[in-house]
Amino acid sequence: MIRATIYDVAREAGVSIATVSHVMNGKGKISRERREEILDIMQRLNYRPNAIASALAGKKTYTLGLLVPDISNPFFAEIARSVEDHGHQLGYSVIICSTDNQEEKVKRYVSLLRQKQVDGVIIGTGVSHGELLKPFQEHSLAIALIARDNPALGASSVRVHDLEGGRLAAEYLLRLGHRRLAVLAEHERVTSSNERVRGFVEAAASFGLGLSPEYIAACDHKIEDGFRRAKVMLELEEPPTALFCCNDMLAIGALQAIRELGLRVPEDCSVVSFDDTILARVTDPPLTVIAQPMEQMGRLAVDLVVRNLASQGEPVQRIVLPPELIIRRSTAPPPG
Amino acid sequence: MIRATIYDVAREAGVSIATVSHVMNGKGKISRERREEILDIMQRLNYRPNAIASALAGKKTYTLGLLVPDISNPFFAEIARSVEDHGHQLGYSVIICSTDNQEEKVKRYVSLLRQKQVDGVIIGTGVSHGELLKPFQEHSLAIALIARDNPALGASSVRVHDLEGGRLAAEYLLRLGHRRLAVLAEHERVTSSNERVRGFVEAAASFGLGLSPEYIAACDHKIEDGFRRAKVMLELEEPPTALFCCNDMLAIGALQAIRELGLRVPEDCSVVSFDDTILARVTDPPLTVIAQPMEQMGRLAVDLVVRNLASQGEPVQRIVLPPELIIRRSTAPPPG
DNA sequence: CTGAAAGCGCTTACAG
DNA sequence: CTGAAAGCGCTTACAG
Repeated sequence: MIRATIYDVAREAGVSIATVSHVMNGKGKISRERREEILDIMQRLNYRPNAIASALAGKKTYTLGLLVPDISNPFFAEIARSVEDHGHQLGYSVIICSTDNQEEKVKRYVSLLRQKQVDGVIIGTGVSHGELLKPFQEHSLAIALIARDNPALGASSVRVHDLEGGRLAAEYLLRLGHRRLAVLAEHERVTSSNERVRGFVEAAASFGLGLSPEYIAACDHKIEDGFRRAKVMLELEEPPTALFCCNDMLAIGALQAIRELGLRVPEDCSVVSFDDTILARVTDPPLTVIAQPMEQMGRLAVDLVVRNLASQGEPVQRIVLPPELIIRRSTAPPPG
Repeated sequence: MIRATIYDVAREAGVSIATVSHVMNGKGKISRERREEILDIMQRLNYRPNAIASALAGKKTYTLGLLVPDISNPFFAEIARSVEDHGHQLGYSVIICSTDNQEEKVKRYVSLLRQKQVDGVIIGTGVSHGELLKPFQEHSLAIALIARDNPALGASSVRVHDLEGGRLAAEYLLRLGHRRLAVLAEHERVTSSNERVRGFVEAAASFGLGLSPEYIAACDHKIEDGFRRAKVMLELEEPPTALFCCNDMLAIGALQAIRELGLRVPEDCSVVSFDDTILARVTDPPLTVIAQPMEQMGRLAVDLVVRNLASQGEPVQRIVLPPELIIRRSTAPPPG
């Protein structure tokens, strides 16, 4: 069975395709009866306009690209769900692009998205140098960064206030009475992680507490790495009584390390995580965490590209959302 | 900056656009020098063929739809990653469609994918009646079911051997010495869950063990629901010494219930889960699980649609993969 | 080996 | 209020 086209509808209605197009797009003035008749016929023929043709003829593709490091990472999976939902609501579909933060893959996807003529791109993947995004900006494609920012890119962005998040974590732990703090950070080229650490260290400092370097470890984004680095710290002469972890994966590694050493969470060592993906709610104990508003971030990122796309002159907006401390059961006053 | 088109390349090379098209597609015989010259020019102009135009002119869109209940569910996020990777390798991009298993959303997405002229669709969402897929089949769109099957649909599929998985779980628990078994199932319209339960019950039966109905609970796909139902069972006169849970979410709920009652896993009660998403590895203790080969399933599903799409006459294939028992630390012999 | 031309299914000035 | 026509950027017989 071959699909009905605009020609079929026009023929059936005894009008020109221009008229059919007009009723579809609500353009021009069409007499009420004609419109309804045409609508009827479209229904009857089960007509659906070919989006490819209409894109080529000057309309948009109503497709967005979503670049993330890895869609199977719960953080980005949750972001993706929000982007998808909100995009869909506005009429856009989204193409997923997992880059593993590899420049090569980013390049391929960027080129692909350009060929597919997507209307906009939401970028959650690490982009070291702006070069990679050039192709988008050259063709004035709407872009928005999510969960990261880079003023040099001159792009709109939405992220959580990482510095503030780090600060919240430190202040909470200090308030509980902890004085021997440590942090599991991500790789030092991840700016969001750097900010979190900085916020944490600053808050400690303003409390008169310094963190010597061996209490700050740069980890890969892996449970095992969090495990290893946490273990090393806990075996120091003066082990920390609380660990601040820059994401849920690392926190899980930390949890496992603490347990492996025969210690209890939170009695012997507290853990504060960052993100609040589903992972933070399934561990034992569930993790006290600095939460990112993932749903909201996804929604706002979509708004940013779509608005940017509607009016080219839209000023660059850099939205920073407040993080939230969610106290669960991985934190308590220090032992003794 | 406006993008270069095939006309620009042709003009620059002093040839017709047909020739340029031919070198792009490796069609016809073009003299070696001409080809190279044209390739050079394309490079120089940073030319990228417009995929929209080429799709309209008779080629494919090289886009696949992926219908799942929820991309933020780790199981489907992992499937999606595999589908994306393998699709991308074959030149396809994938549009995510989270349906929440709601007929209304399925309909909308089906219509959308049709309009966007995707080449094929991979379906991991529950589809009660085949009606919803009609639009695809009528237009002989390639489809493949993933993690579910429905012979009535006449579509290719790839899934794990659920029955066998249930059996594996039961046999393992029986071998450990358990005799009081219980299961947390999904909603009874989920056929894969039904199969798992059936395999489990059959294996128990062939061991001379019957499971009375109060030891089988149908749950929603939620941690809280697993928690509630598990708790009820554990408070029965004769509480089970082992729980078989039809997915990782339910198993996590079970873990929490057991703990809440002051019991230990696995000393007082064993738990066997199903799926083996990342969740199974972050709980304490990590879950013994019947694993689905998600990576492989995603890859095969892509192969199925792409092959189906290459040659219309391709016979329907229903691939059933073996499940694997992965023993971690949530299981042990029964107490006493 | 290469090109002229028709066509894919729409949209959009423009004319009436 | 409605239609003829050009055009979007490609591909593909077909002719030479």
